[in-house]
This record gives sequence, C-alpha cells and structure tokens, in this order.
Amino acid sequence: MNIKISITDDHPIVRNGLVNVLGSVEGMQVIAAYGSGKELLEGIAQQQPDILLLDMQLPDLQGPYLAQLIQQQYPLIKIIVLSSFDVIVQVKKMLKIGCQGYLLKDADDTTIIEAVKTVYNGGQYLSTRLSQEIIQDSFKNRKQQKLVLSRREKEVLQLIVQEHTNQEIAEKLFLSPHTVENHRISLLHKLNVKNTAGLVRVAVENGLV
Amino acid sequence: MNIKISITDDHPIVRNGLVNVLGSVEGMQVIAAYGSGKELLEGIAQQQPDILLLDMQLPDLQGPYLAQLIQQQYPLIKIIVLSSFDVIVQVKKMLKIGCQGYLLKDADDTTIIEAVKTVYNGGQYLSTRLSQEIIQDSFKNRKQQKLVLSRREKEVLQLIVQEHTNQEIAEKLFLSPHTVENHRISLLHKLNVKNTAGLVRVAVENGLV
DNA sequence: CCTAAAGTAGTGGTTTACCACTAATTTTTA
DNA sequence: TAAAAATTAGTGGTAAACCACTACTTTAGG
Repeated sequence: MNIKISITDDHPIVRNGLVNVLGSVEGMQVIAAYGSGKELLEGIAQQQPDILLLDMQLPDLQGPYLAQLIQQQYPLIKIIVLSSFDVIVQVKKMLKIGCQGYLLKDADDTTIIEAVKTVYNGGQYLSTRLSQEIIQDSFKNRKQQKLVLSRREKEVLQLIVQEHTNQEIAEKLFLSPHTVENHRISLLHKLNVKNTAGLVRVAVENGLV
Repeated sequence: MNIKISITDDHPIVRNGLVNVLGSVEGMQVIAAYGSGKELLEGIAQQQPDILLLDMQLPDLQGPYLAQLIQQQYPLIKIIVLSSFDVIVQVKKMLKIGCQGYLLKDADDTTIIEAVKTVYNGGQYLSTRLSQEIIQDSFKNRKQQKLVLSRREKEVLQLIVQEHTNQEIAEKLFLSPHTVENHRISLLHKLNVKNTAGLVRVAVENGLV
C-alpha cells in the first residue's frame, strides 16, 4: 500500500504539520502541498494524488467550487475536506458534492491518519460528533425546516440587519410598508425569534447576510 | 544562543507544525508542547522557557487570564500570542497585559522564527498589518472610542441580543426601565448604530456576547 | 391543472424602541 | 483630590415594531 497524498491549506503551520504527520506514516507519501486554490489547480494537472486534503477556507477560491471542479475533472481523486468549522449545512453540502471525508482542524494525528486510510479503502470519514449531528439534523428537519427563507424574506432580512426601518426597506424594494411588515412577521415565525434582535442574531450567526 | 521555547495550542496539527518548524532552527529548542491551559500551568511549574507561544483560543482557560497569570508568576518568560483573529481590541488587550508578540496563525515559517528571535532579543513583534491597524485605530479613537463598554452596558447588550425588552431587562437587573433605556441609548451612540438591529449585529460580529 | 406557497396590500390596534433632555449619586481615573 | 465617567431615575413625546387578521394575484411543484 502506497497512498499518494496532496495537501492544500493556506496556513503554513497547518500545512507543515500535515506533511510531517502523514509523511512519516508507513505506506503514505505526500507528493505535494499547496498554499492556495490556484496552486492546487496548477499542480494537480501535473500529478494526481489518491487522496486530496482540501482546506475549505482558502483565500482565493471557494472550497465547494474547487471540490466540484476537481471531482469532475479527476473523478478518481478522493477528497477529504479540512475545515475549522462544523457547520452542518456546509458539511452536508460538501458530502453532496462528492467529498469522502470531513475533518475538523482540531483533529489529532491518529484521527487524520485513520481518515486517510478509511477513505483510501473506499469508506467515508466523518467525526463521530459530525455524523451524530447530521443524524439529529435530519430529525429536526421534519418539523422545523430551517433556513428556507424566500427571496423576498432574505432581501428584507438583509436590509433589517443593515439597520433599515420598514419604511426605508419599502422604498428600497418599491413595496408598501405593509408588505415589508408582513415579511418581517413571517421571518419572526420562520426563524422562531421574538423580535428584531433575534432576527439579526440568527442572520449574523448563520451567515444569512 | 539557545532559546528555550514552550508551545501551547489545542490543535495537534498546529502544535506539531510549530514544534517541527522551531525545533529545526539552529539555536532554538522546544522544551515542551501543551494542548490545554491546564497542562500548561502544570508543566510550566516544572520548567520555564524563555519564550512561550500561547494560543488565545484554548478550550479550557481564557487566553488573557493565562497570560496575566504567567506574566505575574514568571516575569522572565516572554509570551507570544497565537491567534486566529486579528481583532484589534484583543491585540491591544494582550499587549497591555505584557505580551511581547502577537502572531496570526496564517503566518509563515520565517515570520514565526523572526518573531521568536525578535522577542528573545527584547523586542516586540507585531505583523506589519497589525501594527498599522493599531496606529489607525489610535487615530480613530479620538472621536470614536470603540468598544469601551461599561459593565452595565455589556449586561444590557447581552440581554438585548437574547431578545429581551427593556421591561424584562429591568426586572432581571433590578433596575428601572428608564435606566435600561438610558444604557440602550448610550450603546447606540457608543457603537455608532441606529437601532437594535445594529446593536445586535455589532455585538455578534465582535463577539461581545 | 390544481393547489400550496409566495408576494402583494390593507385595517386597526398595542407595545416597544427611540430621542432629548434634567439631575442626583457613586465610582474611576488622571 | 478634582474631573470624568458610570449608574441611577425621571419627564414627555415621536417613531417604529409587533400582532392578528382579511384578501387578491402570481408563481412553482406534484
């Protein structure tokens, strides 16, 4: 067994750490380490790894975009996503694209090695915490379909976060203040909050803006 | 020159990366690497380094608390703060406590080595970006003293974010609603926002809650 | 094609937030 | 210790948000 691994992460410390950890494992070989999405795309045209460890938060190119691109152009490469955040929506998105693993950056050495081996052998790697959360999430979705805001609701919410009043929002969107008020109320219900403060908190925390 | 270095970071990847980078430098010696604030406090009682690389975001103990404690008990140890965020307020806070350096985790190897050398030789290390921001910040502070919220204001802000009305806040804090209203208004002025939405946005974005 | 959801607009009313002041006491800080 | 800031409480008023409805039109999905 000789697993060829490429690593992409913009943080040199993380990159070095991974190269060091994985490079010293019997049967694994780090063939490349990139610091940006651009470098990755150039490098991967030259040599393709078995496993690609891909950081979600690269400075230049979007993680999901990169993953999809590589998945399409090199279907044999298996991608393990590296992320600092365990936002369930994001995890599900990456898995849907076709990534085989999702590692949090606070994972320890054995976890990382385990993940690479599992994915190389055709499996899918998720931390136990994450897989549990995804299961719980699928339950929740039955009664509380989260974040299914309509186009108008998102627009109104965005303007609320930007400190605009119903009057101002109405003018910006060429609507009656009554209509804006209606959207506001349905936002309160959908997001299950009591007032403007709750709306803004949820919006900012979930990156809806 | 033989610089004794201790490292504290809860992320194994980061920890290993740092040990690897600094350990291979001529004249530097990593004498310990800790994964939590508790481990650090136990370990540092046994052996004191010249330089301590200290992660701000440890799972157990607060960065500022740890830094102050170590600074008081072992004044000879020079602390370089490691952080993922370049929040100016936080940087200034750590410098005020007496830390000699502030490194962002996206720093590259040479920067880290440079920082350690500089601080060991009695200097202070800040990334050029950070020092520029601090200078700009000091200009701004003349008319807009940012984020210097009083105890009561923070309490009120927290409760506003939690969707409470002035009436409810007054009951919780055993105050008159008028007083709460006053705090609310000064929050609006201090944070330079127009309404509750702005208050909550700033609070959440700056982690004031 | 039909139905559910979204989008639009309205009535009428209550509650809360926002604003501009005054004013006294306490605490902090230079 | 004197000045500044914080904490407390108030008056009186305007603007905005919140609530519960009705009702018509448009759009999207099975």
